[in-house]
Formats: sequence, structure tokens, C-alpha cells
Amino acid sequence: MREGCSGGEAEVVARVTAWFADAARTLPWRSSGVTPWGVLVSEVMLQQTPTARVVPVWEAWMVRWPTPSALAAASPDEVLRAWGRLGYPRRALRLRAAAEAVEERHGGELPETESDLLALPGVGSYTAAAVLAFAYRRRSLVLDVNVRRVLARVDQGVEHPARSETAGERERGWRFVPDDDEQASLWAAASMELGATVCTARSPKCDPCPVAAHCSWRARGYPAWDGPPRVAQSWEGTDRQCRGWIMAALRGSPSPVPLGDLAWPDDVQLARCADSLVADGLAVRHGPRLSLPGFEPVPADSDDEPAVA
DNA sequence: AAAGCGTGGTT
DNA sequence: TAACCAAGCTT
Repeated sequence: MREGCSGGEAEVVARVTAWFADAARTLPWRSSGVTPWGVLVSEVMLQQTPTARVVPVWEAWMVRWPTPSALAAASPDEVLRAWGRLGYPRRALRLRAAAEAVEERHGGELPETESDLLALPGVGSYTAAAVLAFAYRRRSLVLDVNVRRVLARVDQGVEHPARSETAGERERGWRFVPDDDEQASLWAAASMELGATVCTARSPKCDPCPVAAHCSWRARGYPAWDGPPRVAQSWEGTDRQCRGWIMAALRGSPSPVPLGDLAWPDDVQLARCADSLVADGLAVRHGPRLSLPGFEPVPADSDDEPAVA
């Protein structure tokens, strides 16, 4: 008997992985021939961004910058424009920084250990584990929002996982991870897929669920969530919205944009957000104008600002 | 360690 | 229609 399998973990793993054999979506980063770097690119793009929106961007991106060295050589403004509307554009900068780090520290090859992966910019606990599982077919604990929700329901009998990951959650998560590398990486992909397509946050489809009969939440009659209320992130009028507005303008302009051209109702907020974008390396000042970083003004003789005598 | 960080589709 | 939600990371 495998260690830690006192409950029905092995049965759940077997059923979910069998279901996955048929139900797996065909996603471009799952194709054979995709490099570990390609897997990492997909994982970073998928952080907080729906799969459907990532697909076309990933495909174009990998054609343009197939390797870490190619991306490291790209200029930030190109990278930010190619990132398009995926959101959280600092991920694009961090991905480029990760490419540079792979070049400098690992000779251009994505490292294969969890600690080396975690040391890359933009790579956290989830992404490192996902690369181990999906790129290297290695045993790891892949706990994303989908897997956490599946385990919350099947294992804990509650509708939602805790707001932030707990030690107990990781401990329980490991109980489901098969000893075998190949089976473990299959479980990682399959459990994520189940959460993404069947055991969804809003309206779970228990009918086609391969583990409905093993689900504690179902057995308990789907009790409503009685944990802490889940925070609703506001949007209207936030700095986030303002920053997004500025970034969209910068992406859409071939030349630096005067802040005054950005029709934003609050001048103070606009200035503050411009400052924060510059501080984050997402924008650069050219006198009173703003551009994406890496933008090269035509090297005329310093006509960016009116000459001061 | 809680809060900040984009964007747009779904319910 | 207004919330809710999405393959998280960083500070």
C-alpha cells in the first residue's frame, strides 16, 4: 500500500486521470515538440488569465521568440506590445527578465530544479511546480486555483478553498500525488483540467464528473460557502484602471504620448499612475511625454524638449 | 500577510 | 446588469 493513501485518494486519481485521457482539451502548449521554455511561457501567460485569451498570443509569441535568448534580445516595448491585452503587463517584463536570467545563469537552457526555477523572475510556487510536471514530467505538487477547488470539494466537502494556500492544504495535496513521475504529472494536468472545465467555481457540472460519487461536498448536499466572504476587487476609478488606460495608449502609439492627450478625469491620479508605471519599468518619460520602455526616439539632436537657454 | 496588479468574458 | 471569475506573483 502506498504511503498516505488511507482514504480514497488513489481511486480519485485513477478516475480523474482516466477521464482526462478523453476530455483533455487540445492546447498548443500541450503539443509534442513544445520546449520547456514554451511551457514556462504558457504558464506565465496563464497566470490569472483565461486560456482562450492566451492561445493566440502564445502562438505568435513562440514564433517570434522561440528561445530564452531570442526573448532576452528583444526590446521591452516590443515585448509589451506583443503581450497585448493579456493584462498584468509586468508579467511580460518578468518573463523577459527570466529569459535573461536563463541566459546568464543557465547557459540558455531552462533549469530543471524547483529551486532554480523559483529563482526566476515571475516564477512562484505554482509555476515552478507546473514546469516540473508539464515540461519535465516530474513529480510535483501543482496547486492552482482549479486543483485547490477540486480538493476543497472532493476532499474537504466545502465549496471553495481558503483565500490563501495553507500548510494543511499542501499536506493534503501531496496525498493525491502518485509516487511515479509520469502518473504524478498526469494527475497534475488532469486535476487542473477537471477544475477548469467541470468542477468550475460558479456552476459545477457534476453530471459528467468522474468523481461525483467520491465528492464530499456533493455527499453533504452542496452546503453553501460559509467561510470568509471572498473579496470583490473594485475596478471603476481605481489606479489599476488608470494604469491600464495609460498602457493601452502607449501600446497603441508608435511615438511617445503626451500625458495631456490621455482623457482621464482625474489629473492627480493620472500623474500618480504615470509615476508608478515608470517606477515599475513599464513606461519611460520623454519630457512631458510617456512611452513604452525601450522606445528609441529618432536620434535628432535633442529635440525632445524645448531647448532652455 | 494583505493588498495591489489588467482585462474581458460569463452568470 | 453588476458581480464574479480567471493555470499567481510580489512586496
